[in-house]
Amino acid sequence: MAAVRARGLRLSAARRLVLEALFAADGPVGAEGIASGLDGRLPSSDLASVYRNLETLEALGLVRHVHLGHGPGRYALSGSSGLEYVVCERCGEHVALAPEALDGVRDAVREACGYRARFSHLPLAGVCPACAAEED
Amino acid sequence: MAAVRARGLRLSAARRLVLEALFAADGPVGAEGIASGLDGRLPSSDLASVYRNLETLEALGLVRHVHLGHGPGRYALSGSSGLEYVVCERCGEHVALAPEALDGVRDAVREACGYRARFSHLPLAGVCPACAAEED
DNA sequence: ATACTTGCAAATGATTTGCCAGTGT
DNA sequence: ACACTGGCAAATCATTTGCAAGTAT
Repeated sequence: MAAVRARGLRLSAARRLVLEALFAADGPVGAEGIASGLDGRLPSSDLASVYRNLETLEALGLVRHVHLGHGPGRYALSGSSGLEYVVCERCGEHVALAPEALDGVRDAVREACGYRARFSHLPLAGVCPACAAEED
Repeated sequence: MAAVRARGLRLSAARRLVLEALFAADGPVGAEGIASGLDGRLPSSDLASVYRNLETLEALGLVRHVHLGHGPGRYALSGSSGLEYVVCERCGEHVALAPEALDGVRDAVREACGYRARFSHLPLAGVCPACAAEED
């Protein structure tokens, strides 16, 4: 929250609540989940304000959002983690990995088409081992 | 279109138009683009019917859709190509590649987390060489 | 003939915006 | 004080659904 003040933004109750929800969440959460106070565990707030604050915080680089398949976008603090995601398109489960875990993939991508791959906004999609076993 | 008949579906004008638009397009197109007849080059049709037909054709395995970043989904014939996509999250440009071109990436993904990677629905995201040069 | 399809309108889900009253600094 | 924010309602965008009329087979 010091970071919020440092950039000249006000630390209002609604803003603090967004930050607290993201901090308390165990993974990326939807705006609806934040507005509901993580389903009652925290005071709830207005959905439009949540979206506005997420936008603001994302512009400051404190928050990121990821699209884990269809459905609403999910938001997370970018500060500490910088995590990247992998989703299974069959069962929908996702795993969060430290960027280093995917450096081998990044190298392969660079070799294949020259891009610098990033999996924090659009996750790496595929079929998880469990689903792959069922498919065969 | 033979494939459509083969599965017991009727080949109506609206349905044919969706197929023709996808065939005439040079890449994945949005539903709006199909409904507008690729901006006038073909007769236009009703947006709701376009969505319904895309859904039907996708269920038959004739059509696929890909999410190239924010904005509406894009649809393409799956028949001939089976292409996979790579998008630049900075400039928005995308490239379509034959699956084999990304087999090295698939191997790296399997090694990193056991998943069977697929880039036809959620593209491989990153920063393209041109944007990477500008960033540095 | 009759089920599958369409076209139009209205509903939905996610997100954004307008506006004015409220509040952090 | 004053600009930055919040809350509420209404607007927007992409997509889906209800339903009566139309049509492919």
